[in-house]
Amino acid sequence: MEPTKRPKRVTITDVAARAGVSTAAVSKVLRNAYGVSPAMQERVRAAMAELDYRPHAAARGMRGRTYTIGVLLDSLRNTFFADILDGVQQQLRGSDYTVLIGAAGFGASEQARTVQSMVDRQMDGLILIAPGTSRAEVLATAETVPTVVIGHHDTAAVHDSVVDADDQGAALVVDHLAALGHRRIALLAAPGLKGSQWKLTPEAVLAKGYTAAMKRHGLAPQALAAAYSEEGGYEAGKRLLSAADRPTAIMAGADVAALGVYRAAAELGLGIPGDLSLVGYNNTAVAALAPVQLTSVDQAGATMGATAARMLIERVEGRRSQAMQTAMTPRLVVRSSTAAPHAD
Amino acid sequence: MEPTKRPKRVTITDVAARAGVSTAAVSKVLRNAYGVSPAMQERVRAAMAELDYRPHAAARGMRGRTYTIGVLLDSLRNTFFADILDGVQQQLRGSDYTVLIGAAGFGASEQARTVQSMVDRQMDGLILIAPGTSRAEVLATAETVPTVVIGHHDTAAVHDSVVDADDQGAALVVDHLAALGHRRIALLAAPGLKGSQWKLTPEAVLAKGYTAAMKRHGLAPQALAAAYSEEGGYEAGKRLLSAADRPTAIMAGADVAALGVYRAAAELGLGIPGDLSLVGYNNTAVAALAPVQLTSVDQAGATMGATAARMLIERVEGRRSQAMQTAMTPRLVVRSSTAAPHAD
DNA sequence: CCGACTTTGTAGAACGTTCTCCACGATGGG
DNA sequence: CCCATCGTGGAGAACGTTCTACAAAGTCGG
Repeated sequence: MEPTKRPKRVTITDVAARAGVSTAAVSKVLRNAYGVSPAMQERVRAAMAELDYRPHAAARGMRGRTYTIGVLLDSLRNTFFADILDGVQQQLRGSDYTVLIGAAGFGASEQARTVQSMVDRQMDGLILIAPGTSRAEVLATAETVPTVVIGHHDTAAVHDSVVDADDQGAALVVDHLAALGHRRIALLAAPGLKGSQWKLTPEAVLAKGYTAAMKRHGLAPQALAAAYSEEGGYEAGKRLLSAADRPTAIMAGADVAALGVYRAAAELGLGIPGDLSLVGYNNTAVAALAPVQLTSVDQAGATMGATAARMLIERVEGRRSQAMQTAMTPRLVVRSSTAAPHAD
Repeated sequence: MEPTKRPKRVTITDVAARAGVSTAAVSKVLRNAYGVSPAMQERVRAAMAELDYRPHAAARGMRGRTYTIGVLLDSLRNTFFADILDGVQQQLRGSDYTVLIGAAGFGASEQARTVQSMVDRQMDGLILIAPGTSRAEVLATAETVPTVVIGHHDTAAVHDSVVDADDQGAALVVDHLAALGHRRIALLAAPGLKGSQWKLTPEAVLAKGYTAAMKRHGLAPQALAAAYSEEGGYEAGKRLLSAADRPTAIMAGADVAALGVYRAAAELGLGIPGDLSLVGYNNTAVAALAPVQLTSVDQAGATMGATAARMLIERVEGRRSQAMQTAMTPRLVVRSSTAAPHAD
């Protein structure tokens, strides 16, 4: 009749028939629930193996879990997220959970739509990496699904958080540059998310730490907004470096932005580190590349990811109900993009 | 407040009640199926808006589609995939489909598990980027779910393909280097996937094109296997450059591997492009960075992604049943990592 | 006006799980 | 022995959709 389009799936019913038990029994084995004798256990497992049975996650989602963890991020281009994700995957390896990633772009509404998609797909837990969605929306989501927020320092009773001590990171950089003899040290940080209600975004905390450290050294802070992209760094760098008394050192809140500054400096004929010391943030793989050699701040992305995953699973499996925050200590990685400034 | 944990969802039943119609009617409106009067259409839409209704994708999956497209890739670290994904997202913007990404790592079995996860989650279509899974498994999957394979040149009646003309890409590079006067031009390409049954992986086609071009120029080909990672490029580069008559130019099958070669050259005191010309592949964002300036081959990743998405949706929505292949023409982007070799 | 269509809307059966009850037999204390 | 308890397994109702039938109400040509 029909050209047999799609081969039909093996279902729990098939397994039950094969093992000569009820579907309820198979379900119990599947979830290793209480009330199953070892004998039946084994028979069912054998039947599942013979038929190459795999539970239909979509169907599971109708009643219980889908064994899916969603990770929201803005862009795949920031390889720091790859570090985080490695940690997540590693932590979840061997478990039954699958990680699916939504790359939503930088728009708040697109991110919100992506998060909703994940909720609609009945994901068991969400990891939101520095979400641009409004705080209210994140809180509403967290009310529905276990959620871990990475990046933002704002805490909430309803979701867990994993952050890096960005203020300490900024201090490390300022101390390093000040020790080299720099006095005009500028900061490029992402512009705030307007109206998003997040008070303590990574960039805000970074800026706070930077300002405090500068004051501690008796130096005048100079901060400029720059999108965390090559282009953003380039534009801000161009402005800073064309000014009358240009800084002798620039720290950027992301490696990729620092590399934009690099291009601006190159165009203006400024050598690095001769005429300008440059520091990035995140210590992504690019920073370590032979031709790049960018001094940066390591955030142990993999550890952050692993921690987030562990915390999330605790929540998903109901082993913890209190919210929790984890902070990582950053570490300065000095490479050859920083040096003492010219003698004035 | 009540201590009730999870607020219940708005379902199709709620909408039906609000609009004073049957759930079947609401479903029809949702799928804009045949047999709905404009009046009812409007009433239902109003009710959906009032209640802020969103269809439950997991439930949809039980019967029909989930409006989800899965993208399989090995690692987020290769930013070429970000280009592809941008294209996919852009093509699907405004549609009802959500894109979810599985980063499965390089292992064949892990990739297979990830693909199965996607099938189990009842995704409507899959885009597999240079899958390491065996060909047989991919064919089996494509039998069940509409699938587009990106990268591998092997065609099949059961899935669509989007490829880059890698042989042409290799020729572009060899021609460029030969024109500069190079005669010892080595190729670093990924090792084949053993036992995977793919005959025409991107790297195999690249190697073929390279060999043909070298012969055309009367030059002796010299190919070496190298994983497409910084480390892989470094190791292969070290070996090549320490040998007696080291090549004066190296082309790598991926930018990231070329950057590994860069490190090897730096360690051996070889300048680029003075002592060694270096060419990458994919023209990822790193290649264009100010301190990098790597000559590379552009593959129009975004276009590949957009094309793959368009082809996939045609299949998903049943507008096409014949398999289809699309090939892109690569373009050489010359930067400052290539120059004439030293006069011998 | 009458039958034959067409259009619009509904009832209700899937889909593949989970999970709450419930039944049944075996055990054991009194 | 009787009755409560326990351990094991099964029946069957959800879960939120889709979609096939089918009923009811027009519409229209003759």
